[in-house]
Amino acid sequence: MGPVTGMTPDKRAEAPGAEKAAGLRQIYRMGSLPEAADAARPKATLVDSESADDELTNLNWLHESTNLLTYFSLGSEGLPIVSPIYDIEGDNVPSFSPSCYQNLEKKSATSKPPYSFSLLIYMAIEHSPNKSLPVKEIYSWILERFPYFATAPTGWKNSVRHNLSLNKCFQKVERSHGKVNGKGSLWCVDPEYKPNLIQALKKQPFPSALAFYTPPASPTSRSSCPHYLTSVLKQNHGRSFKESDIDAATAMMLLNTSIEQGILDCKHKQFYTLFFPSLKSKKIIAENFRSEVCFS
DNA sequence: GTTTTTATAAACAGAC
DNA sequence: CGTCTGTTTATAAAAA
Repeated sequence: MGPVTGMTPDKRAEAPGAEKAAGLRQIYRMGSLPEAADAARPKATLVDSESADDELTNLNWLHESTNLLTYFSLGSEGLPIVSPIYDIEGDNVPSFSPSCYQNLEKKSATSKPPYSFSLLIYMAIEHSPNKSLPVKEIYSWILERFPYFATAPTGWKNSVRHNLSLNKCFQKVERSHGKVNGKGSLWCVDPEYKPNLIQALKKQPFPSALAFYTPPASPTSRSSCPHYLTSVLKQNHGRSFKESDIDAATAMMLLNTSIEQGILDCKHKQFYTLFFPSLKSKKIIAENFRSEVCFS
């Protein structure tokens, strides 16, 4: 068939001149959700009454701060409680310095966020008091936290709506009582799919790879590294690693990669105690690190 | 390589 | 009327 690219212009096209976004595309890998393939399943429409959050999973994260990393102090479900990272070694070094915040914010302003639309929507909804939001407020939450979208091609709102409609993770909740305010419905997270979303969030390369890292509850569960780290290792070495495989040099490589990518600045202690709690060469790393890292 | 997922664009209908 | 919301189809690219 012929090229389909010259289609009739939509009278109210939402994305004028959006085609040049290609160069900006996929600066980051998008997160993937294990959502099912058949989007055809009719989605249940709940009735209003914020019942939708009986869930034990009152994620008390995403506070009011505009800092990216503060999104990731989580409440229950075994996720990190204090913000944002445990100080395992007992000193009070914060996990991320102000310069790190700036770094991430700057990144978020110019680059596409490393989250899929599903995850952005999920974060927005979870952040809301009633765990439900109208689409307009989903827009504004995303916009506020990820200034990238302020200058992004306008089609992203279309993508948000598209995702809400198609993605089984999200459910429409009719707002009952007349026009409380605004039009349209509220959107919430289908509790059935919430674990999937949380898992997808944990798989994000960064910074949530750090922030959502769940310290192993039992010694037996600490056998593997978080996803981001294993993928970095695999890319650099062409094979999989276990924590026990990681020597000081490898750990240094990981550290440096993380710093280059802006997910860590100088808080090496948090890094290796979080990810490699049983690593024997901590001290070697610490010394190497001190001599190499400069603060910005 | 194939399949699945995600992003993007667009047409369109209905509500406001 | 125009704008916003929501659904749907199509296509391409990325990821698995």
